[in-house]
Amino acid sequence: MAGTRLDPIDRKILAELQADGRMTNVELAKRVGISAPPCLRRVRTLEEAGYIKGYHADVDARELGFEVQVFAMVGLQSQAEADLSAFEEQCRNWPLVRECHMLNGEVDFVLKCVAPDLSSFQSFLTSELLTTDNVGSVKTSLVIRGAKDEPGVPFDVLEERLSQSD
Amino acid sequence: MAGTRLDPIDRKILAELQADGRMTNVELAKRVGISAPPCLRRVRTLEEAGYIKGYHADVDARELGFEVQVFAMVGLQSQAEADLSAFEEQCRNWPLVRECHMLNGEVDFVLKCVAPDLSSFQSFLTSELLTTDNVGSVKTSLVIRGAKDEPGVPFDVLEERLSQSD
DNA sequence: AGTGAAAGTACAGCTGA
DNA sequence: TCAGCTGTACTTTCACT
Repeated sequence: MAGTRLDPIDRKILAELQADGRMTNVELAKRVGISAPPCLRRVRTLEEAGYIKGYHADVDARELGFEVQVFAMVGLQSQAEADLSAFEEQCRNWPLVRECHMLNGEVDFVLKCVAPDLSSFQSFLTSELLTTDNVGSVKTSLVIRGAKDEPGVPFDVLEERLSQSD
Repeated sequence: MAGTRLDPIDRKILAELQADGRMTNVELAKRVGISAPPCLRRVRTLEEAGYIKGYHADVDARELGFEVQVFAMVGLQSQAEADLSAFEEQCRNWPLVRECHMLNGEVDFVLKCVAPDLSSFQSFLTSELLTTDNVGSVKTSLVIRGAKDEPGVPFDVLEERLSQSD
């Protein structure tokens, strides 16, 4: 099972840094119950092993003038691998598209988009997304309000599972 | 317009910290072109003003044993405000639900969920989500693969808009 | 600029295969 | 015995006034 290579201290480090990524190393060390140098070594190891992919400030999109958030469900005409990849590459080049996930089921992709206002999203939709080769159907849904937006994974669920598999 | 109270240096700070939230203050100061002390003051101000809501390590869910990511589209039977709020509160209490957004259109909510494997998601779906009061329809879509997953907002779009509104 | 704290390094001791 | 991890001591760099 994945995650087995990590001991409880490593998992605690990840949980703490997920909750506060700018915590100092000494504070982190205190919380996980070891001294600072080995704690720092563990963090570096976790970074190099890819368990930590990066650190990001969580900025307030609305305050910065991105008032609109939209989910777009996209269906393609051809689902050949080359066409799927081409669409994914296109998404990476659209700054308003923040996330793009390929799905099973009726729809091929879900896109999470941000935009300064409705009209700028509409112009993205009509003159970019809908005019892209191979794009069949697009259904968009405005986010009325956000109810929950937690980053990463629930470490308490992970600990629960690991303690059961003893 | 929102974002106007920030000068170009503030926006640069936000962009840099969004890209690397664990950067030291001196490195940040160097990149935005001012000396360290005023840079730190700006960061504190941005934090207190809510432009920066937090800092998070971006952990690899798969490596940690969360192999499955699912989008769930949820329709409620009653859309009265009290019922909407009750469902949102329920979502906050489900650790597998990482995001919950209220949408316009046919569907009331989109949920982004993670789970260790398909069977644990199924048991969440059937014994938690589907048995919740007032939940009408639920359509789930497995994420086959992720194509893009960028945090936050596109600062280049913001700069473009601001330079046009001169 | 200056002080106090944290990051990072070197080395020695402990622990378990 | 040896590998791996830990903690102490020390230097450099950073945070903060």
